[in-house]
Amino acid sequence: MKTTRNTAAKMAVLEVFEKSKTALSHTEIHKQLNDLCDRVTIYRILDRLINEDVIHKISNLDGTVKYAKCNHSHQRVHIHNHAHFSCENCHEITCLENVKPSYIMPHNYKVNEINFTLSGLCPNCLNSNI
Amino acid sequence: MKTTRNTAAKMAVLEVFEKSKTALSHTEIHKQLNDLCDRVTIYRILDRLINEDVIHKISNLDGTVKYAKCNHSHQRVHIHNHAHFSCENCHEITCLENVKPSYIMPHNYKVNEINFTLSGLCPNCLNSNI
DNA sequence: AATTAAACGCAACAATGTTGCAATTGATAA
DNA sequence: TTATCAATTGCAACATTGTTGCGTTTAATT
Ligand SMILES: [Mn+2]
Ligand SMILES: [Mn+2]
Ligand SMILES: [Zn+2]
Ligand SMILES: [Zn+2]
Repeated sequence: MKTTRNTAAKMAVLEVFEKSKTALSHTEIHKQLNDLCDRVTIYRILDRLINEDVIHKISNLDGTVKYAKCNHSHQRVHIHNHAHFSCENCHEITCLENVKPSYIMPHNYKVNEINFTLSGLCPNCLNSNI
Repeated sequence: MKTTRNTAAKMAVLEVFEKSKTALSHTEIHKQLNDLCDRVTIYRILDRLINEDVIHKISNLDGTVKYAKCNHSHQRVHIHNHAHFSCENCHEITCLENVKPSYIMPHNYKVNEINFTLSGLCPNCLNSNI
């Protein structure tokens, strides 16, 4: 039984997530932490937070990877079955907690995880009418 | 109006796609071509084929990127709204042309593209019961 | 305060993708 | 068929992202 520690770096990363309304990439987190810790440490913290079900990973069509806080009430086992929206203009990625895809799978597959990402224009960029 | 050319390398890449039942990564394609062309060339061919709507790109949760042939009857504009399945065991990625998610979006978003990837165990790996 | 496994920093590495530029080549028209 | 020329390629160089090994530091428990 591995115990997990609340280190300074981990707390700082969590605070960055708290402050952010959108999902964050490793690089964005690193910049915000302003050399509080090594970039390798951030990768390791993100891994741990994912295992602890505190954040989830979002993989985007353009290849970028971001992370966002889970805001279910900390149930242990859960699937992140909500959609994510990736704006092609401002490149912000937001969780759409209320958008959940329904679909019918062939019966001979076992689904463990789903990744549903939509891209296009977010409300902000849609208004400012490029 | 840019014209597009059917070069030897492009034809070879297309043939690799024809032969494959599953989606392919850049690296897998490069290996199958056996140094017929430079790896940069393959990236550029893939870009062109995507623009021509001949193949589509699949971005997986684990960060890997694969490509698969489009098998709609070459309509010009279309959305790849079918699901993709990524096996956690054999790492094969297949298009599930018949699985299309239905979902309800808030009205203030403009959706241009969707990426719906499921992961778990494919029929093969589910049977051989690891 | 001593203990000790978890976490860290650092350096080195691997994988993936991009860019600039000179050389080559497919498609078209003469 | 041959000349033309933009599309395509190869190559080298670079950027970004993520991983690994290992010696050192540190959070949490006794
Ligand atoms: Mn989310
Ligand atoms: Mn597909
Ligand atoms: Zn936007
Ligand atoms: Zn499988």
